[in-house]
Amino acid sequence: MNNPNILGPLDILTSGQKESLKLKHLKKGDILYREGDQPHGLYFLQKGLLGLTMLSESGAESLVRIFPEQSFCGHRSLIAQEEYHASAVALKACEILFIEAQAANKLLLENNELLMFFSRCLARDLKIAESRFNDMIGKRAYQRVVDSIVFLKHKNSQFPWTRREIGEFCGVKMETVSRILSELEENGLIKKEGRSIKIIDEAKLLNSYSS
Amino acid sequence: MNNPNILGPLDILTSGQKESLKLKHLKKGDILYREGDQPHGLYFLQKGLLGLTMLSESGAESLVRIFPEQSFCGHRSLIAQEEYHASAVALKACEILFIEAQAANKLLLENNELLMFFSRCLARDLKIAESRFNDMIGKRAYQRVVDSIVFLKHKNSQFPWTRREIGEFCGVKMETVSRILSELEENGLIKKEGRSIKIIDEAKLLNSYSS
DNA sequence: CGGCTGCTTGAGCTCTATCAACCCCCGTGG
DNA sequence: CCACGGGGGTTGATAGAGCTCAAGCAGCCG
Repeated sequence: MNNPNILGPLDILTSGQKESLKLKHLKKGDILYREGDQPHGLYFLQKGLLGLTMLSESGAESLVRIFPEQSFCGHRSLIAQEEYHASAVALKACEILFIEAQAANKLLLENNELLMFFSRCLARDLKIAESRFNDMIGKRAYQRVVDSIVFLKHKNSQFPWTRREIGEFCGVKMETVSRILSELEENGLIKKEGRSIKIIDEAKLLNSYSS
Repeated sequence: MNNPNILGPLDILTSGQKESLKLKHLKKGDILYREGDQPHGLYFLQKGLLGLTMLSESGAESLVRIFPEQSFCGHRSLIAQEEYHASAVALKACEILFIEAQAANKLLLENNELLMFFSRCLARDLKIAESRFNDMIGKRAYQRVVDSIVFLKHKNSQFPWTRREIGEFCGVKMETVSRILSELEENGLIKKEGRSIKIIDEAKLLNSYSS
């Protein structure tokens, strides 16, 4: 859930006209919406994992936000009345509930509690985004990679995050992520098991950067 | 105004109990609120210029958001019910209207139109923050500096932005900003007048990066 | 088992930070 | 009005973090 303070925003949304609700299935790699599209409506991720990706001029892809299971998606564009500024991609197979834009807007305008729920999501995501920007300036690749593997593990502890995804999330090239992971393993802070990463001691890992 | 779509959010806020309204004056460099503080309430900047700054672990300061004249400030923390994640500093003398937290919250909960106004601000700022993060990954210092001088000029065309501020805004050290500005002047894209920067041709400037 | 995609590691290079010295505005006080 | 002090700005030299290019390896799926 995006926010535990308010119970049942999904209930409020789904209690309306059932004809405006649709169930969607995505395979890994499928695109839910594309950067530049007009907002479709509101999505609720029941099962799976979504990533919000942006392409930069130089062709580098970045992973700007992660949507874990049981969270909403697509609300920023809907509320801002702007086109999507990034694309939503299924990082694994997804099961998604869809509420069409007009119906969603109607509910947001009618139900203040519901709107407050989404406002709070936006406000918290804004803090995260600005903090991540600040980290890009103030932290070296080592610390950003460490922070990211912990953060991403918390978003979905089972998901086998790739080096590329970790890099796209914290602004570091895949090769550099790989080097840093090797260094972390040498120092006994993580364990590579096949391609996946096991964190030995989270607190120790987070405080491991010396220089 | 943060958003032109809805007329008079300030009117709605100020039409209530007058005793919850206060006028504040800040000198250049004064701090309106500090990173870590609990939200005070809602601020409206009538005159002046505010910057939202964050300190990183390494001691580097970054300028994460700019509040131009006639915009609101402090709403993110209030709505998120979180402490301030950054400090608001007066970049020049300011005249600020203050609405105490409890009164502001009451109005937000009662007036859906008002809440929608702030939601929209948050949604748009989230786009900006995430785009800026993406730019940190995909763009070189040259392009970020160019984008920033244009962006900052649009926020306040009269304000004499310093090299340091430009750097803190786009994640580049002051000396590097200075070097890039010299290069831009050599190529006839800007003109330095005393310490201030005059943009000769904005479109040409924005498209000047070759490599 | 073969192939593909993801991962690893090396060598070299480039961008930008860092350190340092100096200069130039601009506001202040005599 | 001028002198002066200090903060902002400029420019150079140097170093190093992380990118790029490249080659080879290892999981994992069909």
